[in-house]
Amino acid sequence: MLRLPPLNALRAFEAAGRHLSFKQAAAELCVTQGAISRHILNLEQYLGAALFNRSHRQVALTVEGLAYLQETRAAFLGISNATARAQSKTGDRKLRIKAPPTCAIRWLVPRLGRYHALFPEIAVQLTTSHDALDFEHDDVDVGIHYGDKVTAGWQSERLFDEVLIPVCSNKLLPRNQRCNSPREIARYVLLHSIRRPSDWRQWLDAAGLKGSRATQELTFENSTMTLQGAFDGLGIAIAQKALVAEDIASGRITVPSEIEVRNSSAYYFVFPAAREKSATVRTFYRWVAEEARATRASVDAL
Amino acid sequence: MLRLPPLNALRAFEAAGRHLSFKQAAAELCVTQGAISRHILNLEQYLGAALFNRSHRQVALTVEGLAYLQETRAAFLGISNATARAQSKTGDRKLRIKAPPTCAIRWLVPRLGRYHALFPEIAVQLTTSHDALDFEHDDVDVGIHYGDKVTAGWQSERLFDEVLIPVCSNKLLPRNQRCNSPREIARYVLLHSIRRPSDWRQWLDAAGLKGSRATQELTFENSTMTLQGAFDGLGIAIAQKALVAEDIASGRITVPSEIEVRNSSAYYFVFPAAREKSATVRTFYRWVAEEARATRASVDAL
DNA sequence: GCTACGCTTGATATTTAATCAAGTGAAGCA
DNA sequence: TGCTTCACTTGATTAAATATCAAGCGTAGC
Repeated sequence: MLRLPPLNALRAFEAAGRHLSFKQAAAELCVTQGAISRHILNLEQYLGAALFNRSHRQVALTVEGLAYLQETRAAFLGISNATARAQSKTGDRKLRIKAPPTCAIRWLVPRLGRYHALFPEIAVQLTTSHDALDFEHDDVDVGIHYGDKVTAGWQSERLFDEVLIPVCSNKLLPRNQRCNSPREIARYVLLHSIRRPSDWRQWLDAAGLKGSRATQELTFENSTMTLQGAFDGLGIAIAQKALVAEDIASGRITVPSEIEVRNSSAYYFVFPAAREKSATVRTFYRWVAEEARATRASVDAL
Repeated sequence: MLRLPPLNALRAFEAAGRHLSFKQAAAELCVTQGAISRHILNLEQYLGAALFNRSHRQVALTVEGLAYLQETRAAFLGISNATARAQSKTGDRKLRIKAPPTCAIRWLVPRLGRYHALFPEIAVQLTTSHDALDFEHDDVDVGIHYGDKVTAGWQSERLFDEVLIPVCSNKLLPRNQRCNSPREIARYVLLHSIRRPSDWRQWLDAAGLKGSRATQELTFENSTMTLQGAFDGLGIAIAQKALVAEDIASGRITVPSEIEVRNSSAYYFVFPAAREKSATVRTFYRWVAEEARATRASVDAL
């Protein structure tokens, strides 16, 4: 029978010792710095020995603290490796993602490289489909769901709201130049997607052009192709702001009007609540939530 | 930054894997077996891999479980050793105990050998004194307190109540032979301790001999000497049942009357609440509580 | 002298873990 | 065949451990 110290306190100590800062350790472990302070106090009381010398605005390891840290880290490293091996054997070191095509291509794929760099041991498999997610039958771990509500029994994280804006190539309209009125926009070729036939209608309605029709229209198989058409200068497409935020920011594409339409739909990262505890799912969850936060920030900055 | 599994679940797994029984692991960790079951389920979900094969009334490690257990144990062993070293350096690997003399000599000392065998790395230092405990000034870690209440700010565990019974040598009265009446007892030489002048009075009162005086009396410096006098056949002493339970059970000493006096005093194991988290104190606490439980059981069995 | 910034700490809230008790299923026995 | 027993599971609840919030503290640096 082993006698072990409080293990969560030990993990806090390991992080604090590595950073030599309670604050940074707290950030790493996603808690407040007070929590770290308490953990370490607790461990010190357990040991009956000081681990840190506290001085103004910084902490330093004591001699005992340093020795303890090194031994502790070795042990945690062993646990970490063992855990990785146990997962990779029969465990879930692969992550199957299902997402709507446009969201996948324009948002997820450009970011997945970063994810893979962070977690190279996890094999990602991405499927795109417009069909509703069904974890019972789909053989999929997590998904991106588009809509205004989420099925009960799913864990979900709202990634970004649907905000429709018109976009077009710089060839069509010089960068940063706005059309004077929505009516002017309607005189261009309007690019549609079969999948989303009402987007332009929604935008035109919101722009005060209820019932009006575009002069010329061009319809594509899907939103990706529609956007590509806009990039190529064929006309003005209606796009989801979050999915073109970077193209706008970098100037690759122009927004000819400031009118935006926000509706109740949004993209959600979802997975079955039963898989909540899976390390792979949790890791991806945290990563995707952070990426979405960054995207929302850049959308807001436009 | 290390990614670690739920560490408390891991500890439960280590114990369960070692015992190959959730029930025994639960006993070792002082929790119910349901708690172990949940911990292991949690860990399995985290890993996405089964660690145990559950079959009827027994669990067996899976291949992955066995590998994981071995690596995990190595890491825990490292932590355990590191912790022991950290404690022994500047830490509290010594335990200073203060206890009333009779309790120390007759109860604690005979058991301390067992404690030392269990925890050889802890240096025990025992002081005996009738004075009230004072952790502020005494330079003592834990103590045994005699009385009917405990100072605020102390953590305490009641060891055993004070129950006064007469005892004498087999020479004086053959084993298991009772006196017919308390009055008969009062005709023997009654052995007193200066420290506890009212013990006999209490007992005689309770025996219905209010106001009566003993024929002959002998007074000793302290209870230990008084008891020794009884062992030697000098007369009948009044003793605390818990402190002579083993002598009675083994027949070394005789109880000449069934009349017992129970008062509100008791022996308490105490220590400053602030030291609650010290590993050394906690370990001793658990040990002493268990020993007292055994003593109470043997007292009750008399 | 003032501000800023990490750590500490008391009160409180939240989350996690434990308990309790009922349920399950198979071995062992009548 | 049917009953009992025993170890594990599981849903509901309780208890304990952790985290948060916000105020406090102390000094380096302005």
